[in-house]
Amino acid sequence: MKTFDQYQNPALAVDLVVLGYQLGQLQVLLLNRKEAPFANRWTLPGAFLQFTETFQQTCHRILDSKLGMRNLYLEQLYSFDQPDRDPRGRVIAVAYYALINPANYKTAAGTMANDVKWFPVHELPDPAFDHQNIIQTALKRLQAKILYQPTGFELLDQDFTIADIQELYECILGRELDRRNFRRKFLDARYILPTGAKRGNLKNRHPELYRFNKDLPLQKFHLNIELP
Amino acid sequence: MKTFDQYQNPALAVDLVVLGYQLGQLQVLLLNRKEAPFANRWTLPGAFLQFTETFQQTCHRILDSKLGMRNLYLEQLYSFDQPDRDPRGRVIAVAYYALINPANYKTAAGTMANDVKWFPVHELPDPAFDHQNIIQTALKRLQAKILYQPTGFELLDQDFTIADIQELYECILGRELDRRNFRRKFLDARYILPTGAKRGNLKNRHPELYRFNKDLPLQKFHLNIELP
DNA sequence: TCAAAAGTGTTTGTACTACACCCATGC
DNA sequence: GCATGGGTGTAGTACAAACACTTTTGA
Repeated sequence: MKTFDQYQNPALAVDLVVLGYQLGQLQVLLLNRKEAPFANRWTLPGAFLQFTETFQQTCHRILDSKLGMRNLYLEQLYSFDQPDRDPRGRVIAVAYYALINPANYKTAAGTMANDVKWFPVHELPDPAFDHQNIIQTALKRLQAKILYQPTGFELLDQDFTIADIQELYECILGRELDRRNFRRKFLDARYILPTGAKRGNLKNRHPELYRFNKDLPLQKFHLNIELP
Repeated sequence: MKTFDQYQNPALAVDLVVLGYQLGQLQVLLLNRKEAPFANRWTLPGAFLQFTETFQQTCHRILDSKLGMRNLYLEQLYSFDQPDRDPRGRVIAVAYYALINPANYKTAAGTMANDVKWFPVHELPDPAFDHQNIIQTALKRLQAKILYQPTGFELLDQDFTIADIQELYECILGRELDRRNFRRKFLDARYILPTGAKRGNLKNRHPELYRFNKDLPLQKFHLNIELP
């Protein structure tokens, strides 16, 4: 009896949408591809699934070896199956997305500056394969998720001001929010807790620093915001 | 140069969670498995992805050939990757779920009554493989989706009463809802439209029949319900 | 003392909750 | 007329939206 893996199975790739927040913009990490097809085009970091690996293990292999990143927030996004999505043959892509704070991984984008680069999500350089599509899927997922789950703290420093997190939300949702209502919402829900410290060295009033409330009992949190 | 499909790739199966609403209960369609492993156990309908197929095409092949069903609501659910999920070898499962009205497909469960059977989702017969896990994932997805999207009409007859749809929602969400508030919510949102007809042959007042509003302009619909 | 951003409070509208009552139908 | 479920209305409450003023800081 033949084992399954001797049949003609599609190749299985894991592609990663690494999202980071930097300079007031949401950014995606792309690699400059060296080989054909799509040589010199930008692509999502990815790898073929090894026979005994789980998807998450493949993700960590990619992140660790190519980007020197560990312990990221990872979530399965979607599986992409268009038969012609890779000109080399049939390749199924299982996409994951990761949220990171680029400040913690300066080396990654620094040492390999020509090959690895952050791009603002609204100024992408026409990525190879169907990666544009994958990135857009990730953005929609993040938009939806941020409304009902404590997401996005992975994108910020551990201590942050309310203005910081509001900017992040406005950037992801693509619309402006009322400063005072935003503050009330996050504090009332005990979504964030004051650290007692303040951010100094500013020419105006020093804002309080907050931290994500890790002991938040239940997901009572829900932002009732209409997307534009 | 080797083509990708000559490497050792995991097998890729598509598994389907077919959900139907019947007798006031949400039900899953399972097949009785004939071969080892798990002979005589119940499983989700599934098939291996053929080399040139899309996932959806595989879904339709399964539905049409095994169950005689067409034109269903289909949505990708999740991809399952545990290396030991199939004792025969490495098999990745891409799960989809379908919503159907069993009344339209009586033949499917009728002619093959011993092999194909509906099970209420809360009285499942310990399915084979990791299919219990897949089914639970589908239920959670449906619960989440029904709160913010016009879902679930696939599960009902074209014309239905408000009591019908409320029962469905209560069944899926696992909690009771106020009859009068439910009515108002659905009518105000223009989520459903009156047909003008009424359901007769009842020993009490004849309820009005409604139909899903296919021209619903935007997804303003959102049920703000806490799950139990 | 001025600009700039942080912090605080109030008012209004909307939408969900929790109710009680009447209406149509078959027996 | 009576039981059974369908249809309608209303008061209370919670939360989001809109908006104005005061406070702190560095220059």
